Amino acid sequence: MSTQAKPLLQRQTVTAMVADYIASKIIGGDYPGGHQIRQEAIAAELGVSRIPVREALLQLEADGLVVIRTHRGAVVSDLSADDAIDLFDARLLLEPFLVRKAMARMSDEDISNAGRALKDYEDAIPRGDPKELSRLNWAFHIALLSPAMRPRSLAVVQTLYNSADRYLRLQIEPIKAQTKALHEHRDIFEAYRARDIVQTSKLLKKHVSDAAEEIVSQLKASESLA
Amino acid sequence: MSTQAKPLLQRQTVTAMVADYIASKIIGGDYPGGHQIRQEAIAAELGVSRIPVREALLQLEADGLVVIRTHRGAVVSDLSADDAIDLFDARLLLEPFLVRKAMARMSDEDISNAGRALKDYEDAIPRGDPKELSRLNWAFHIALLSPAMRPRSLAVVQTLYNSADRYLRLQIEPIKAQTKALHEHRDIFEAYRARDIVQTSKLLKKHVSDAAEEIVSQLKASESLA
DNA sequence: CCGCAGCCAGTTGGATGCAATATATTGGTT
DNA sequence: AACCAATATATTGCATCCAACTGGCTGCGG
Repeated sequence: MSTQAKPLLQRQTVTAMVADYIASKIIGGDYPGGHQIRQEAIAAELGVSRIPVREALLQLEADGLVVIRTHRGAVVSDLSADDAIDLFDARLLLEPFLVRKAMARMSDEDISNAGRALKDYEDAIPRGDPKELSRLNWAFHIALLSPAMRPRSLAVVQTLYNSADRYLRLQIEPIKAQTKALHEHRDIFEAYRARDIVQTSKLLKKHVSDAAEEIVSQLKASESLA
Repeated sequence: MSTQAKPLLQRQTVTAMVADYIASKIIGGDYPGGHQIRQEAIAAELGVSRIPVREALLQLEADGLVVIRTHRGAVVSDLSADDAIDLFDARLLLEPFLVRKAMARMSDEDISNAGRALKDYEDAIPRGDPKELSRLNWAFHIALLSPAMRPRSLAVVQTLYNSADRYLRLQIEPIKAQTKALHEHRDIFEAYRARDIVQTSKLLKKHVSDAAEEIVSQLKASESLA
């Protein structure tokens, strides 16, 4: 039972699998910021050679999850409060812009897609799995922005999100934050469905801005005791 | 990313050298959009193995210069007019924002750095080397934005620039465009030195916007005869 | 003449082994 | 004890080799 476990429809490359594996470890908090990633260790852990591990790390570096220095290996990137401000300011420019572009050309199907994403998020809250919630939370954002048909900008926003999101999981009162996010999401979707561009843009901006403040204050707190 | 060839005393990795090599080929137009990049060919050409070539291609994919599809290899990414609009709209949001942040905290040294970058660009115009001009043109932009101390956003802007810049070299009247860019640069620097934030932001926006229009109209023209 | 199964060449994906570099350790000197 | 040099070890970087996949070609059958 070495290979061929699920030969049907599971046609992924090893590099991609390793990338997903490491990414989930980082995003899930198993590898904290500053953690040294040993190629050999990961390779042995997954029963593969170091080559796909190296290539996976290169992809993760592009996503901002790790930093690679020559002959010194990969380290899980650590976010300073300044970095967080940097990332979120960029998102605050791009996301409202994209949602406006999206709403200018969205179809009824796009709206129902967003509604479904919102519902998936709602339904997942009682289950309380932080990884799942984070994923669905972001899926809602993507659903809002996708109709803009701006793949490049969307990829940038995705990268910005990936670089900061995992720090939200360190929150003191995650359940409270999730329900707050849910209410904000509902309001945003309400305006979105009503095709009220100005209101949607404004609410989305505030939503992102709130998340920014939360992360930044957290990071500042943890930095002050270092 | 754009380190020049300094074969002496240069102790960088083979992967980085290969990445620079391929990037310059793409940016210089030697590999046009859609061109298939054969790992073996590059490897033989540079006398290295395919491993550093593959790793270089992964980095270039992150920069948006190539697209890699599983088991099909790397292709030089081709820009549609829509893609160009996408990329430039994002730059139009980020660059004015960054220049404002930069001016809010820049020192006199930062101003003189920008002045030097502008002068380097001016001095290079008579030599007429398009690659050199493009590099110095962008160096001026970077000099303007660097004082913002926003490394993440700046990296994003850099990527956006890399993805579209090479199409500027296809212009019909490149010399004319370069002198136009020079005058715009001078005006921008004038406002920058005077610490007139509103004016600098406005001029920079127009500068980027003009470049966008030029590229987009070019691309649309070449698309219409396809 | 067209369509499809199955082989064939070319290319990429991955494993193993060796070389180069950074970090840790040891031993000597002040 | 503190500091520095030389060595030892661990880790990354790269080359070579093998396996897996893609796309085209051939030939049989409809």
